[in-house]
Amino acid sequence: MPEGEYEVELFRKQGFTRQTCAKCGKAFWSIGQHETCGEAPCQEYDFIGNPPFAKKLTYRAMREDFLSYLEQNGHTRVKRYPIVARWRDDVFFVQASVYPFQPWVISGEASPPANPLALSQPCVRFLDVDNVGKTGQHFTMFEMMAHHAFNFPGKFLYFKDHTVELCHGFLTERLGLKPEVPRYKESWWEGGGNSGPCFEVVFGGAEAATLVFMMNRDVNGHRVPMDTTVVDTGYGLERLTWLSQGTTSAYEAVFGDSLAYLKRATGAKRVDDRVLREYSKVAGMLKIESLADIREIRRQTAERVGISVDELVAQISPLESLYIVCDHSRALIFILGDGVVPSNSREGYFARLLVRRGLRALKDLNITYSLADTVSFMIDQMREDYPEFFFNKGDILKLLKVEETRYKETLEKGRATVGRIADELKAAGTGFDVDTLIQLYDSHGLNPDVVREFTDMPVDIPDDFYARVAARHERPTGAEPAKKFAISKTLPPTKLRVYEDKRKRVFRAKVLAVEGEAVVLDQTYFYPEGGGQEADHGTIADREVYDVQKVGPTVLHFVRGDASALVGTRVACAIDGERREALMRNHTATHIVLGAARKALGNHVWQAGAHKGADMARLDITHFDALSDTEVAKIEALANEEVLARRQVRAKFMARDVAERKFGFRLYQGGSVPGGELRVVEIPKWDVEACGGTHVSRTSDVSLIKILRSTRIQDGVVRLEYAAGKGALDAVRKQVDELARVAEILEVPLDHVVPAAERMVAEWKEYRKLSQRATDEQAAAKTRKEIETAKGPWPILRSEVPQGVGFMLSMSKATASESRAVGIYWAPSPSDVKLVLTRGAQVPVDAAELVRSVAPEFHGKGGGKPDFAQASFPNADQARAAAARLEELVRKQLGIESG
RNA sequence: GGGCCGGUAGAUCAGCGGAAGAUCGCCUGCUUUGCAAGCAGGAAGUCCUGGGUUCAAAUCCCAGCCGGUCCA
Repeated sequence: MPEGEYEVELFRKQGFTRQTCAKCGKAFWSIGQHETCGEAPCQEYDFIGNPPFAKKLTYRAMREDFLSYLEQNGHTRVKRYPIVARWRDDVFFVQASVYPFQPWVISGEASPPANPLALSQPCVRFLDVDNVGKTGQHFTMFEMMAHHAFNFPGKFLYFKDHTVELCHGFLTERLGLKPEVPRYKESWWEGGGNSGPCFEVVFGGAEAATLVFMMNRDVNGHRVPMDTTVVDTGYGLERLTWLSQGTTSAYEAVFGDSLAYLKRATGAKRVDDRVLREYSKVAGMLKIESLADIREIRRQTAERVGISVDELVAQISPLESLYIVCDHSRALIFILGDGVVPSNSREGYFARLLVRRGLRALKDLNITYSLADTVSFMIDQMREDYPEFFFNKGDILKLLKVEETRYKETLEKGRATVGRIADELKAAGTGFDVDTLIQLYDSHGLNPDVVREFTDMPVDIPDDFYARVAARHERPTGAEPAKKFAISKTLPPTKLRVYEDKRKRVFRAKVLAVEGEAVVLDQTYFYPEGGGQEADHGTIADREVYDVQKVGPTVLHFVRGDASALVGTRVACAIDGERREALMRNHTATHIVLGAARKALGNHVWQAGAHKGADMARLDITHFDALSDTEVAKIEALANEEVLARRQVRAKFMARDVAERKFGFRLYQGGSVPGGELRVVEIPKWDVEACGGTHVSRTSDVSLIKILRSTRIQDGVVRLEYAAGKGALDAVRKQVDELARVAEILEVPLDHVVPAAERMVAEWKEYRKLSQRATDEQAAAKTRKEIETAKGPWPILRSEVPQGVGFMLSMSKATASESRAVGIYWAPSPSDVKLVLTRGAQVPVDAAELVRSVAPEFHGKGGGKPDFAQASFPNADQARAAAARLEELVRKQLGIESG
């Protein structure tokens, strides 16, 4: 980069000089003269106990100071965006203040809500989750304050010069930082396919802000200038608050009240500030990537303070747990409050992770508060800034409590599992090896620390434990799924007129191209599959249309047979009206059901997927448990009330920013929607969604919604299947018919089906039991009698058992219970004839060996245990002969003459 | 979305090719004037479902359903 790239107006005007860090050699600008760039590890934190600002500000005051300063300087204050990035499908969470504007605003397709704008955007990052609480400065959730300017072509606002001026002004005029203190480090930023120069704003040893000037776009590895350049700043609210207060750690500055609340319950001993101060300083100097790094911080801190590492750990570890509880609780408020249901997949997993880590930290503190208590306290504290969480507190706490209970159950099961495994290992004379620990963690969610708690056996945990777990998951990635349609040439675009007139069923159009079975028209009223709604069917020039797909700007109508003759002609097109109306009813029903589910279950209900067919539709919603019959019934009842209320269903196109402002982010139910314009489908006071589907005009047009089934398709997601209109009637009809058939089979009137079925199953079980008992008793009696009549020291019984295999097995059991008896029985089975050779405990004969050797002579096969062997033969003659042969051999082995 | 683990008595689980077991709980009796007590006896199972392999499947294979867990 040329040097001039970074020389902004302010630097020239106020006499900044470009200097070079004596340690890292990086270039920076400052009014004052500095030896280093001012950032760790080139310089240690020097603000702890010695804040560089003229005033101490609370977290709230710092945010307000920043936003009001920018408001006074021509920026519009903008409400925060949700922390869950539902308008994007490439990330789960917002990780920086610019995320809300990617990609649609930055690409120039959508307008920003204001320009320039200022906001304080809640963000969450999980990369450093292991360091939270341990380094004095890492958070999973934080607020990134920012001012953004979007310089659209022909509408330039400001770029480098004014950005630096604003930053410097805020720091010096508002916060009272001495002008010679901050250093503006030259740097380069890249991310999300964009890049540009940036300044890192450094003082006190820490980086407080980053000023990015987004100006390039990556196109096939080449850097090309963007049409819209973007000022992307980021001021760490937590960091600035910490700098302003100069406390021993960022947590003390940010979580003051919550920490006090928790400390009351712990009675934790006060830790020497000097220890904490040095700890934060050392931590600030090091790059922390593994457990070993944490150990290094502790070693160095202990050395500085002059105490042993053990002593240090004993002092600070309760505090670390407190910090973790605070951080994770706050992150959970945002994640759960913005509608993430904890689960084992996708974004839900991060919520689960935080709950479990938070609970573990709480457990280490040994206090009676639950995570829900802490969260509840914090929500109250945050009420002024985040009233939405206060009003949604019940739902947030419910999610938390469910998750807490789940974890307790997992742990209880884990305790038993560890106990069992420990017993086995003890018996085998070995200890917990790494493979066992990995297995316990990976499959049962028990990390090695927990295992150690559950057993008194030694548990060695290698430093790279989690890396080894990760290695277990490494697999070659599968092939990309094949594209649905291979288009050999670029096809002409189609004018899609579905939205202009949803009643249109017959129209004429010109055939522009035909490729295989796909017909391209100049215009169409056919609805192409999309938004979970199936495509319209119908005819084009009397050829059956069985599918319609949109590929880019082109709509492909798939017809049966060769349509190539149609190219260039005008054709008559007709849409299957009945199917279309069924699809419209089911689609509107989907919106109604979603609203009903949210009402019945809570605000955490979001659409996780949907499919609308002609006969039925299904909707996947986020929820923490399977639905009870009562809950399903409630959703169905609410949905049908809405149907009966004859509410209007409005659909209109709106600018993205206007729609977001008017309806909020509930719009994005079906996932991300591309482009700057959204089609918004609204059922007033019930449901609003960005949706491209076809809908009926009034809720009453769906006529009836019947929920057919609900299944929990994965942790945190419930699938509802239902039908509307005629489909609902058909479904109900089918159920009634089936019930009638059941009644017929049971030979009872329709209203007696339930008790009759109950009685029949109960009786069947009873009969089965009685019959088994009777068989056993009869067989035993018969066997006893035969043994009595049999002569000799080794009574040998040999007989065909016409009663069948079951009876034969009962006899065998009875025979084997006589210690000197031998039984040879055969009985017919449906496919062949089974034979059993069994004996009492004292008979010195190997039944299995005998059967194995004899059976093949008679076209049979078999085997078994020494005291019980089975075989089967093609027919009774073979079995009889085999039995005779077996008796002969048994007599021989027992030394008895053949009788 | 992917990996791993699992589904057997009311609960927790063992068995892992030769007709189904343990512990707790439950019932009955005895013992003991009582509390998560002792002894004896008993009831309780479509071994998740469906296919396959095998003379023989709870057990092995395949598919599905259900649950748990780790990772993205």
